[in-house]
Amino acid sequence: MELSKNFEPQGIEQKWYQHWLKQGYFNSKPDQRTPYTIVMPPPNVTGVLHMGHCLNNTIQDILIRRARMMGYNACWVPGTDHASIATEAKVVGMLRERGITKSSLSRDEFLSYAWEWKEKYGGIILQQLKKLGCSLDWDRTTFTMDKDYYDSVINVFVSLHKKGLIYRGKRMINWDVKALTALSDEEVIRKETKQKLYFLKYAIEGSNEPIVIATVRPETIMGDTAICVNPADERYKHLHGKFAFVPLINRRIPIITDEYVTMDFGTGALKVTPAHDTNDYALGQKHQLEVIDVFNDNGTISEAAGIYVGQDRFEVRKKIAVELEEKGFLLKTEEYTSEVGYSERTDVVVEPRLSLQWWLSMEKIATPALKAVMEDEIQFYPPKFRNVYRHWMENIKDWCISRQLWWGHRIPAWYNEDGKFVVAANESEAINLFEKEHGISNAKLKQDEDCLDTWFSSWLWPFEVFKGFSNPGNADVKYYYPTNTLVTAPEIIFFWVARMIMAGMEYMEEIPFKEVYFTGIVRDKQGRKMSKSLGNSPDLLGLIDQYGADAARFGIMIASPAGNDILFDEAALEQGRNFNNKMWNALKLIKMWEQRVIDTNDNDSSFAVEWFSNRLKEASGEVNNMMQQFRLSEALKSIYSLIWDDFCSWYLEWVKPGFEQPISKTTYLKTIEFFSSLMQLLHPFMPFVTEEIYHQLAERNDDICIKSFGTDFSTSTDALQNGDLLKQAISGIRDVRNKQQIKPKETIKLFIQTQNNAVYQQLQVLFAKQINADSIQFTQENISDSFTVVIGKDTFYIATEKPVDKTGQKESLEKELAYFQGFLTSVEKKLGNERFIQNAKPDVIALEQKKKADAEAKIKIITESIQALS
RNA sequence: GGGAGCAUAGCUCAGUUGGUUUAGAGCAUCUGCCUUACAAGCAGAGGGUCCGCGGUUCGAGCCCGUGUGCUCCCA
Repeated sequence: MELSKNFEPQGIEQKWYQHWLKQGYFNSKPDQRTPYTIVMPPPNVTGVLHMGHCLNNTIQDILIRRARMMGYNACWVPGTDHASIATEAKVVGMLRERGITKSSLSRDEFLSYAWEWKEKYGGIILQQLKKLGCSLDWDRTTFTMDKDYYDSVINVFVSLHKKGLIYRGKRMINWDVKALTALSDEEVIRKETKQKLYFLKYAIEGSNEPIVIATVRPETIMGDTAICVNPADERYKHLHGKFAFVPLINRRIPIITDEYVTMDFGTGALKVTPAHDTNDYALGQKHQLEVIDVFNDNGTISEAAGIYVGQDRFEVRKKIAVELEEKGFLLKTEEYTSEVGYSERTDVVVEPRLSLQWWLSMEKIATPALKAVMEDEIQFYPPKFRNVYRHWMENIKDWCISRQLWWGHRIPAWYNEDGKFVVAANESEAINLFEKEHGISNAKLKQDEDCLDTWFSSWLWPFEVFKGFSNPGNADVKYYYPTNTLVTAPEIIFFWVARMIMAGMEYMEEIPFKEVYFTGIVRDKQGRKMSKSLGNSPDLLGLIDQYGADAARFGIMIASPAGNDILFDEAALEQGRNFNNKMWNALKLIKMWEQRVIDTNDNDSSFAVEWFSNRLKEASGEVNNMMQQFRLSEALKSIYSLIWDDFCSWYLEWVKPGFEQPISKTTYLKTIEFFSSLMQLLHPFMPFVTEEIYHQLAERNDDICIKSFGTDFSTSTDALQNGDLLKQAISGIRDVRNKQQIKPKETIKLFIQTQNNAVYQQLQVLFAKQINADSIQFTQENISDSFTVVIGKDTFYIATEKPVDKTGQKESLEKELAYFQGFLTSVEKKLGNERFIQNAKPDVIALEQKKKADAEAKIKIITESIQALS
């Protein structure tokens, strides 16, 4: 069959992915082999594939494919997350488009819409991962709201409650006034925001002199229950114990003192609003202040405020400022920039709010999880994230786990009409428990309306995908848990990574994974985060169509060291596509030889075969080391250069027969073997093109996808050194040809002056071909009227028909001479330093002496060449 | 305000207990080639005050201090 001009990925990708699935290569069952397990960070069920997923999943696929080829029982588990807030928001939006409001629906009606939506759009992302070539065990696909998984989440809640770690409490939480739910601290994004600082005058009881406070939130003054100053502040000492009046509503509030107040911020006097600020709340508790909540759920002003009731908080901020000014309470305003919290999901300003929520006490379960990372039971790559992790774990706060949503795991708390409650997995258990705990039989109970935080289900992921909680001790969880490597973004180190470690230690009594590889964030060429609003996220599936999945994988991997952000540039995909073509063309070249193989000895190529065989083993060993250290990007670069430079540019050119000339069987078979090994080495990174070439190279009964790697990395130093020498000599002579503008077709005569005849003799034919020499001779003399080039300790004289341009020759040799003289000086300076001789290690001194000898020899040779020229 | 990290070629990055050269790679640039696998290619070349200053050391891109600029996390 005629091969196409360039590699055409589309049909080929489809073909091989189907073949791999059909062969069941990605399916894993426990057996006698060692397992290598990765659980995929479950994307949002309604998500679509973006660059972050592409990076993340390409890395996982590389690791899992490589493990599979190293003889492990590789298992990569896919799945999706129900993503309560994000999905509920999408469903609410979809309903709104159809003219239905959430509030007009019952819980069950809403949930049936949500499930309908999930069935229709859920899991699109998993189909997209197939395009990328991900070798996932699809039979194990899990959803965080599958029946067993759902029950496990509920049972974990019940169990933690029994252990006394889950409690209900009124606390300051982050309130999302749009989604109408509490948020955990991690779901709040802080952004620098330009605001105004308002200086307000509060009248003081029995005085004409007002006290001035500074605030960015004048709309909360109706909730003020004190003014606080620093006890050491001389300006306010006369006011201690006095009272002030809140402007507009004229409420009488005490002036208290606390060291918490910073004297040099604003006026040094702080209005205290316990209902609407976390720090004020703490201050209020300490000084037993009244708490007046002046906001409704949706961010409008409540009855308790007395004025502006029902109007939006930001509208009121503008209006009240005007009113305050008109009535003489506003002294001045200043520009002020500070960080304001926004909801991760709805992007509205988060309102600190006092609310009755469910909490998980973290301190006890965090301790073993911290230890596991600090004692390197779990390794982080790159290790800098250990510090981040430790800092968070040592200052951990209780986790607010309830969300005012319907889509998710419903909190298994049951209340009677008096507000008494029990926590139980289902209603009948709850009724029994109610009798036991509250002495009320056959109680009429109502279940809590709220759901659990999404992360309260995904923290069970590494074991519950193997049903480690719902079916404890089953064969799968015993075999696959703990998993090996978690690949994820540093952004969710607290949300997810830390909590999985806690859940693993608590319920499996074992770490959930041995290593965590943190990827970077994919940014655009200018370093900006990819976002919908900037419109700078490329269409990944479009790119795959255009360049092929292998090229996309190459492009995203070639410049992405662990933990560093990657700047995405489409040019990298072009490079990947070009690489495909390069390999494809090498294949075409070799296929051309197929009809010309003859059974003879070919001494001319044996040098090349020997060299490349060693080079391949050397590079495989290097790649092996880099992979062990998760240096994936560097490993890919090494393989790229091994294939493009060493194999294509050097090896193939060395063994390539002349036009329509035959090739020896040994060389031909060796070349196929080398190419196959290269494809194998590259396969985890670029699975499709490598499988295709592997099968094009020869009739096969196997697939590269599951072919075991060789483990022999031993090399012959001589073969490698001779290869390098030859490469340098060829490059050096080509350089002279280039500079002297000797036409490619023009032949030269080469004279070699060397102590090392034997090496050059064995590769004479090959050498001559590479530099287009019609003769190679050995000499002990200078050859006049020739161009000279010095490689190592050998001198090459290049004779042509052309007159020799001695000045250019001389100049370049003198430049080289100057370099080595400078170098020699620096080495001699070092060796002449007594303290160096005294202090340096003997092998360092020996090395310096060798450098000196080498430089001197080189200088001698170059000097002779220069003399020969004049 | 507290903490972590980064600064090396035009760009993106390597540089592994301080000594393997007067610092490397890919991309980009420049020069010459339509050479019988590949012009999406081949053969070459140029390009750096390793952010500034100070220190430790026989020796610093690497260690310490300090300044500048940037990024991230937490309050």
